[in-house]
Amino acid sequence: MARIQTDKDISRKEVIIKASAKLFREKGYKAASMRDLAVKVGVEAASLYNHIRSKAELLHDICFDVANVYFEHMSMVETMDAAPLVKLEVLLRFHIKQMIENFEEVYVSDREWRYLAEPYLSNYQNQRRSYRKRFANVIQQGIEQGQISPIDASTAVLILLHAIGGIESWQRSTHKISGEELEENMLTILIHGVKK
Amino acid sequence: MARIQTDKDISRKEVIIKASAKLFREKGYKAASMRDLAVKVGVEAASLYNHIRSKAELLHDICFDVANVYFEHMSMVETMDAAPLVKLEVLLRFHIKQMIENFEEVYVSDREWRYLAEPYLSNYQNQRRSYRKRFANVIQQGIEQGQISPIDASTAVLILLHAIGGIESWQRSTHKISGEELEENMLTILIHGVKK
DNA sequence: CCTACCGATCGGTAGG
DNA sequence: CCTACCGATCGGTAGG
Repeated sequence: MARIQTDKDISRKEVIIKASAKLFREKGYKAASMRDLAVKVGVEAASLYNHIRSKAELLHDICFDVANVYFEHMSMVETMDAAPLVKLEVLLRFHIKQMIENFEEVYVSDREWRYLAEPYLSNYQNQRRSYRKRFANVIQQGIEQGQISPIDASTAVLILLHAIGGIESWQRSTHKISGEELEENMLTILIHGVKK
Repeated sequence: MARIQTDKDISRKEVIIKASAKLFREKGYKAASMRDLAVKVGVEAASLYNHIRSKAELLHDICFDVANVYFEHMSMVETMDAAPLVKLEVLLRFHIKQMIENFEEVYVSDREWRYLAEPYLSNYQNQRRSYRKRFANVIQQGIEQGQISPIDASTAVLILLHAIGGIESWQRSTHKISGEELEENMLTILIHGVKK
């Protein structure tokens, strides 16, 4: 039966996507079943399909929504009139903040994207590569301007982005230090590791 | 039918474990099927069960073998007659080397351990916590001796261990720089990030 | 080590 | 939004 997409559908869909992000984070995409999700949302499994097309669509929406947020932020940073080292700090603070405030979605987009179906998988991988290239360019400019140590920029990107993934362990722990403290500690360690 | 465990069984089992590590890394534990594994090993799925007890056992063996290697190394480092900063460097070089030389197993133990069944899951989590505590102690000693910046030691551990996970992206890429270069680059970035 | 097969669970659909 | 259900696939076993 054809359905008109109403406002209520949209908000209901958003609730389902949000719940799926939490579920995929907790159990992993493959191990999470639509019946698990239905319990979380409070309906029967079959009812979910009045709002979404498939399980794959949920993962797709999570991953590309997150990717878009990072891409837009990167474009903003690139047009900033600031030194590369400042830009790097802005990028790192943004990553840390996203990982703290938007944990479920960021975590899923980071660890479960490999279960995307083609052609989205290739698309996502390309976006990922492109983002890292632009991130490395900022570092490379910092090296050329003598603000950053002469390291391999690509390696630095790998280290920095993965290091931020460490927030996952903090999120799951008893939060012995606050988010602000965490951010400052991480920045101190990471920035002073690349600053000359 | 009862079977005597012969040398041939053991080596056959090791082949299966090795193949499963590669498979679990490529597809993820849940998405990898025993039929996938059988194809890799070159037998029918049912035949695998003459050598192993279950899929869960494979993951268990991979995770705990890796954990034991790290634990033994940590014990060795703790008895070293060296400055904390030197110990930290030894620990980091070991992690980097393991990630390069023993990639499939280390990656699986790092990313797929959550699919362990109880009571092994709790056991593994405890070992993990214990290892990180001992790692943090080395950093804390370095702080107290004035060799390492006054950062939160637990946060530093999270960053360092996760940063090394970045080697995964290097492993899957076209290896633009060598393993030695990667190791030196990572160490430069990480150590200089915690060195006062 | 293989053939044959089982019960459980999966994502998803039909129809109301 | 629910009941009822489907075909596919899963981990694993029996028996030879």
